[in-house]
Amino acid sequence: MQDEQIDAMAKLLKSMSHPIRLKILCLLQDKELSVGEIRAQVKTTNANISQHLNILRGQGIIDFRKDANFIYNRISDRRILELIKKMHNLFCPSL
Amino acid sequence: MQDEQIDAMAKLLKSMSHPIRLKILCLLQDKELSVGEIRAQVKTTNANISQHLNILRGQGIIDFRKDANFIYNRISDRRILELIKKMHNLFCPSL
DNA sequence: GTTGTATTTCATCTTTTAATGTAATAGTTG
DNA sequence: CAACTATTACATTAAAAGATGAAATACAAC
Repeated sequence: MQDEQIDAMAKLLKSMSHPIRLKILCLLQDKELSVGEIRAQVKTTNANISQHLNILRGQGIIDFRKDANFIYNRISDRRILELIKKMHNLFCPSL
Repeated sequence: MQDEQIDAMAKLLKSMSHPIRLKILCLLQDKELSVGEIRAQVKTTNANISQHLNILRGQGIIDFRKDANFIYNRISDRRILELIKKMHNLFCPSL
């Protein structure tokens, strides 16, 4: 890996390496969820969720669609799904 | 994944998500290296390298052996090797 | 248009992380 | 033991990330 790729990869990992964001990604593994549905599972404020979602969006990890006044989020990069799956296999093989 | 596992995983990812630390891990993929050898490839100070190594050690990602006044570092967790390999495949398939 | 719900933006504060320089430690060689 | 090399520890500073609360936006329903 060249330095530029390492930097990009580090940035990607960093965006995944916050407990709230990692949890959001896990929740979004198999379905899309609105902000409110996410907040119900992640114990923090709406504003905080929103900020974390923005980080994931900025990184291109997730995107969203609007429906009425709900915003449904989903993982937009298949590689992230694979990476999460791999981490799961490696570090939580029993589940 | 339960919350505790998510927290642990996030912590692990965080320790890998700094460009210098990720580069160190890449360098250590196939061989052990002394602090000086690492510093030669990562452009920063000795003290800084040392601090980053400490973070990786604290996380149990790498360990080291002493020989004379050199300290040789290596990746001690096979799962980290696999994870790096997977990231490589997913995000830099051309290399 | 007013009310209500969902989400975001903004500003601020706090906490954490990273970098830097210097001093200290450990080991080697003469 | 003096001089030297490699590495770490410590203290300080600088920078970035995270949380919080209040205000703003967007849409829907009445």
